[in-house]
Amino acid sequence: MSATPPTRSTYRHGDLRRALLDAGIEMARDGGPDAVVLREATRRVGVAPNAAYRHFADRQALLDAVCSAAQATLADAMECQLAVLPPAADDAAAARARLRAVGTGYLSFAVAEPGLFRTAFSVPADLSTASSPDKRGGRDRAPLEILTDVLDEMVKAGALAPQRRPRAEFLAWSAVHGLATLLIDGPLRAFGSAGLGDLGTRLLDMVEKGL
Amino acid sequence: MSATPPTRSTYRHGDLRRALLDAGIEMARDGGPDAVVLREATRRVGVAPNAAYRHFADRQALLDAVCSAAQATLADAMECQLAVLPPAADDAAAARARLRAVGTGYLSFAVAEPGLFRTAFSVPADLSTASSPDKRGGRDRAPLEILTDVLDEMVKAGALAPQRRPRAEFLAWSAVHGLATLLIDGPLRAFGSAGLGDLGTRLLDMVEKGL
DNA sequence: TGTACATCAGTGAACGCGCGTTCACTGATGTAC
DNA sequence: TGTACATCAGTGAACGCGCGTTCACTGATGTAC
Repeated sequence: MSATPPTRSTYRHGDLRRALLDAGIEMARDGGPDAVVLREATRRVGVAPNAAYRHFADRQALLDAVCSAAQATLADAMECQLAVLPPAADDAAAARARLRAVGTGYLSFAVAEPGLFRTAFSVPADLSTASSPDKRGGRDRAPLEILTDVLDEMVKAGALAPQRRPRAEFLAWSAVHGLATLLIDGPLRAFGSAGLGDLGTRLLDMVEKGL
Repeated sequence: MSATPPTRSTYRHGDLRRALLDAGIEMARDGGPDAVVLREATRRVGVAPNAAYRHFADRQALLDAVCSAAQATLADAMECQLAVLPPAADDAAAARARLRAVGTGYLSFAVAEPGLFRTAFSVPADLSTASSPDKRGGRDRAPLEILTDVLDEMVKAGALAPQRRPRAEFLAWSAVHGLATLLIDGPLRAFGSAGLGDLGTRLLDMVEKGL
C-alpha cells in the first residue's frame, strides 16, 4: 500500500483549514493582527499559496477566524481565574472576588499573550457576539458576557447598588482594558509583568470602590 | 525676473521637511500610524520619492515626527479644557474639576481625532518624554505631565490622600485610555460620540471616587 | 465486486501593486575672493 | 561689484521585495451503477 510514495506527497491535506488557522494563530501570537499573512500561513503548512482559497474567501476571512480564536482564548483565561477561586465568607465577598478574578484573568492574558490580545480586538466584530454560540457549541461565554454575568451576581449579592449596575460593564472594562493596553504596547511597557501585580491590584481596587 | 518659468518649478522647495511632516500628519489623521506612507507624503507635496531622504533618515523617522506632533496636539486638547474651566468654590473642588477636565480633554480628542490619537501611541517613545522640551520650546507639557501635575494639585488641595498619590496617574490614565480605545476602535464604536458624554462622565465619577 | 465517472482539494505559474530605498546626476543658491 | 566655485536640495530611473489574488490545470477520492 505505502510502497511507492505518491508524486504529490501533500495532496489532500486532511484538515487544511484547521492547519491554516493554527498557523494564523501562531503568527498572531508573535506579531499581532498585521502579522497574519495568508502566504506565510500556506508556507508554514507546506502548501501552495492559492490553496488557502479553498477554505477562506480571502485574507480577511482568515484574520476573522484567528480573531475569533483569540477571543475564545481570552475568555478561557477569564473563566480559568473564576474556576480556581477559593470559597468566600459570604455572597457579597464572593461576588467581589469574582469580579477581581475576571479582571485578573483579562490582565494576565494580555501580558502573557500580547499578540493574541491585540488580535482579539482587531475589530471585525465586537466581543459580545464574535465568538457566537454556533462557533462555540453554545456552551462558552464571550469575554463581555463573563463580565456582565459577574456584575449581575454582584447586584444579586448586594455588593453593587442596582442603580449603579447599568452599563457598569463598560466602566470596569475600560479601566482594565486601558491598563492592559498601556502595559503591552503603550508607555507602560517598561513595567512589564512586574507592574501587573502592583498596578493591577490597585486598579481593581479603584474599580471596586468607584463602581 | 519671472519671465521664463524655470525648467524645474519645484526646485528648492522652501521647507520640504515641514511640508512632508504636515502631509504625514494628514495621513495619520485619517488612517492612523499605518497610513503614514513615505511615498504618499512626497506625492502629496509634489516631489520625487527620494527627496524625503534629505530630511528624514527613513520612513520610521517621519513616523516618529508625526507621532510627536500627534502627542503635542493631544496635550493641547487637554490644556485647552483646563483653560476654559470656570472658577470653583474651593481649592479641593477646583482640583477635582481640573482632573475631570484633563480626562474630558483626553476623551474628546480621542473621539474627535481617532487617527491622530492612535498615532500618538505608536510607541517609538513614551508619552512622558516624546515631546521633549527641546522640541516644544520648553514651555508645553506632555500629556502625562499634565495629568501628573493635576494629581499633585489634588493632594495639595486635600482632594486626594497623599498615600494614594503614588502611581495614581497610571490608574486614572488606564481608565480614561481604555474607554477611549474601546470607543474608537474597539467594540464600543457603536456608541460613537454619543457614548462619550454618558459613559465618559460616569467613568470620571468612578475614577474620582475610586482613586 | 468491479468499473466509469464526477467532484473538488490541491498545483504551478503568473499578474499587478505599492512599498522603501539606493544610485548617479543636475543645477540653483550662497559665499569667498 | 563682479566672478568662480563649492554646497547640497532636489531629480529620474531603477532595484528587490512580498503581498493578495486569479487562471487553467491535475489527479486522488468517493459514489453510482
